[in-house]
Amino acid sequence: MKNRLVAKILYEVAELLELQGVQFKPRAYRRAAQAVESSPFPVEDLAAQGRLEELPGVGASIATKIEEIVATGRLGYHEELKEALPVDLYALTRVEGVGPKTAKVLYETLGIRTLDDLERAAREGRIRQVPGLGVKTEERILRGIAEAKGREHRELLGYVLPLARDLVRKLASSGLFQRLEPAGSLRRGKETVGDLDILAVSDRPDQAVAAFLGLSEVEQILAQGPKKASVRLSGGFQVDLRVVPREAFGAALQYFTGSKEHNIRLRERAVARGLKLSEYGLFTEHGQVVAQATEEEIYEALGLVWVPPELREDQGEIAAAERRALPQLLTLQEVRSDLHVHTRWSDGTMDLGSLVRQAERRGLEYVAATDHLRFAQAIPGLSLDDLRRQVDEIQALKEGKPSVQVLAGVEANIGPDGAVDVPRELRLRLDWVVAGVHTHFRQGRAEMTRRLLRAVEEEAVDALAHPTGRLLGERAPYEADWDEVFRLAAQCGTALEVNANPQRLDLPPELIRRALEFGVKLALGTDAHAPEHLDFLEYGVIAARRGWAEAAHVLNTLPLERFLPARKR
DNA sequence: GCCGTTTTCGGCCCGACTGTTTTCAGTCG
Repeated sequence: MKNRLVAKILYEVAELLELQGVQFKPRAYRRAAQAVESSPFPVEDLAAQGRLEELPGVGASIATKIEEIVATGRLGYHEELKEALPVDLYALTRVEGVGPKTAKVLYETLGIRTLDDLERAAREGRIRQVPGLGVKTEERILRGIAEAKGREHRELLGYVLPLARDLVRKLASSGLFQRLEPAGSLRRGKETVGDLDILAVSDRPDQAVAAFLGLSEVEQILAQGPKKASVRLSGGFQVDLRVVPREAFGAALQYFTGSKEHNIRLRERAVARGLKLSEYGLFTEHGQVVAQATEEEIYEALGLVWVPPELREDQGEIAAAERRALPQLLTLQEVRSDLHVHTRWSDGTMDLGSLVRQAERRGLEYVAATDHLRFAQAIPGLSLDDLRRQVDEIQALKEGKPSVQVLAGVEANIGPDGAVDVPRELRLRLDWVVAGVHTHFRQGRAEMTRRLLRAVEEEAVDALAHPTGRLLGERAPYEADWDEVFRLAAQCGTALEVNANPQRLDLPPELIRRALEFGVKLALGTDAHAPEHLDFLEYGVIAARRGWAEAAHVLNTLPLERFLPARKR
């Protein structure tokens, strides 16, 4: 997968062009870079298939350049541009406060080419001597470097969402707020969140900000003013509170929810209609308010239906909103079961009785016990005999007409060659079989694809568990030809799991959307190992929503009597 | 360089903050 490399070079071309004062091209290159970066498909595949121009913002010229990078790892045009400014612009401009113009001045006056050069110059007090820069800038650069080094520090949705709810609850209890709403990437349901933006309306802004700064979780106050305060919590996570005018709350919520790309499209749309959109509202060119109180009004005034935050990524949602063809996104209430749960029979903490109670408490109608076999010495798991005994126990449980039905299931392991470790005769006795890759992650793309295809095709393998194997912040997804996997899965009726564990969220949303295009069915499961993990279902729903999923795409929105015949067999 | 309910040519997103300035460029979100 060369997407990162291509994106990096295109970004740098954008910066270099910007430096030369070239108009508009930087934006074009940046947009193309973003498209490449966020595409789930390897650029080398798109190049081989002649489909590069399907990426938004990529035209004939940039497509040719991408092909060159894919083929040679370099771009002649990029290198020509670099001769004028032979510095590591990509790294330098990632430092907060350093943009292309500053980087150029630093190179011309101090010969700074790399991040190390920059750090040395800042430490030695040479930056303050550059005309136009000063002591403050030098300090900011030093802080920025420290920051850049420890960056990529994003927290999991599963950490930030409960945190945000807790903070909002505490602030609300002060009685100082009329409204409190988390915005930003959290509201969009991104799998990881860099910082938290909370929007507020208060008729006593000073006291409201003071209440925020006084929260017990606050470790350090980074900035404070009448409208905005920033803090770092113990644990290092940054939270901003913005007090916004009541009458413009909708405009502020829209603006601060983003994404940046989605908002740019909206503002372009406003301009096309002779209007102007900002965080204060939608205005005529004479400054008259067209819409500002609610998001719905703003979208409507732009000829769109309201777009759910999870879709606001500039991935076609605006065109769909214009045609009034947005999906009816899945909701948590529509999900009737959890299709991936571990019990004491393997490495979980729940016995079947407590699993039933936990599921009932959450309003589920059925739940699948999917323990795994003892495939690795280190991990507790079932023997085949254990599994047969568990099936018997679940059968006995079913006869007692429990409030929540338990499905006899298993999480089978997919071996390096694609063979599944639970024999076919036993799988056929089970209600629900998920199969996943747990070892040999580093196979090449072709081998991994063959392996997954074989498992997908197996009889009585109902779903592919955590299909890409990614662990957010720890392990990249393994590579496979997902189009091939989805095509076969749709054909065989094998579902793809949306594993709701916040560290996995796998399938990832981009691939969920792709899978749905092939007609693949989804199966939500939490991979719970303890009672509280059943709450993860909400994260799976959010991921599915980001993948444009509707209830009809998800097997476990069906009542049990319709779910059973909807399985592969 | 890209793209199309304003267009195959002529457009291309907005506001605030910061630091270093005597009036604004650069950067950020």
